[in-house]
Amino acid sequence: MNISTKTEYAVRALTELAINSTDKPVSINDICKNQNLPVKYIEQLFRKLKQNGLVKSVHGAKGGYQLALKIHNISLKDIMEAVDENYVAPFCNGNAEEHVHCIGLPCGFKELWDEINEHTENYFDSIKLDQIVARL
Amino acid sequence: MNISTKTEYAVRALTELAINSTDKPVSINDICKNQNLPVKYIEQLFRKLKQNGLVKSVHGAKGGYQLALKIHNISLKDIMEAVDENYVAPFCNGNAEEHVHCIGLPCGFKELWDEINEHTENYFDSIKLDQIVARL
DNA sequence: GGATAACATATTAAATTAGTATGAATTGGC
DNA sequence: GCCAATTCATACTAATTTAATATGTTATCC
Repeated sequence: MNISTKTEYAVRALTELAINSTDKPVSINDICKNQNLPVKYIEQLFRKLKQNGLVKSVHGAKGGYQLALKIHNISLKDIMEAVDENYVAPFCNGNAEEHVHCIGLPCGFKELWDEINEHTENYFDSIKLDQIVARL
Repeated sequence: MNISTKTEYAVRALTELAINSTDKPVSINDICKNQNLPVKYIEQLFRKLKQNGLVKSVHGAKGGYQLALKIHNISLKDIMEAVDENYVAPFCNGNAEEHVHCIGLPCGFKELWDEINEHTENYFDSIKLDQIVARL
């Protein structure tokens, strides 16, 4: 149970966008200089962030990225889901055929995993980018 | 961010101990038969659980494992910490020398990671084995 | 047209995961 | 005392994941 490097990097990088929230896009290069992050790796993360609608991009020279949403509408959960796909693990959906160790039906642990998933999702969704930025 | 197979297995296995909570120890073999788990892997997990004081063991024939604590005194956090060492990730302790990407001191993100760690620790510590068993 | 920067895909080295293999030490029952 | 059952201990392994790097293409500004 831990927060991945991907999530950490994405938070750091998006924070840069939030801080430089003028109308001009910020390039990956600038982001990585400020946060000391590997450029090519961050490029990959930003493509995922874009696919998930968290950022928008401007091509070509003087191009770069901008937040696609207001900073109070981007949660840590959003970021984790974007870069880290399936960030919580509901091992068992109650269906023995899809989970080797569940011999009987229904699986008695499903309720537990579901509850954990719901709790952690809600928690990470409650942490918004503006709060993160505010505490820097 | 997910719950590991180790934790899942440990929960399932400890649940078996909790259910068969007579004075007789339960063997790894029986546990694994009931929960359909890999014997040798569970052996390893139980050694860790023992090192962490969650279970006690009886050597030799008719031996096996028993819970070392009352089931309301064993939390999901205890289990995770035992089998999954460092189950939360405080990437940055505020010290740049120990975290490559923190250029400046103090690291502005430390507070965030600390808060997440504390929250998730408290949450998993609030889930006790008796509650898990009760809902099976 | 050249520099800048996003976009895309392939590769890679190291670490982690989820086991398996082998064997030693300990105990209960016959 | 021996045998089976069982914990205990360590080493190995195959597959996956992680955290990148490498190479190149496409789009845009000046």
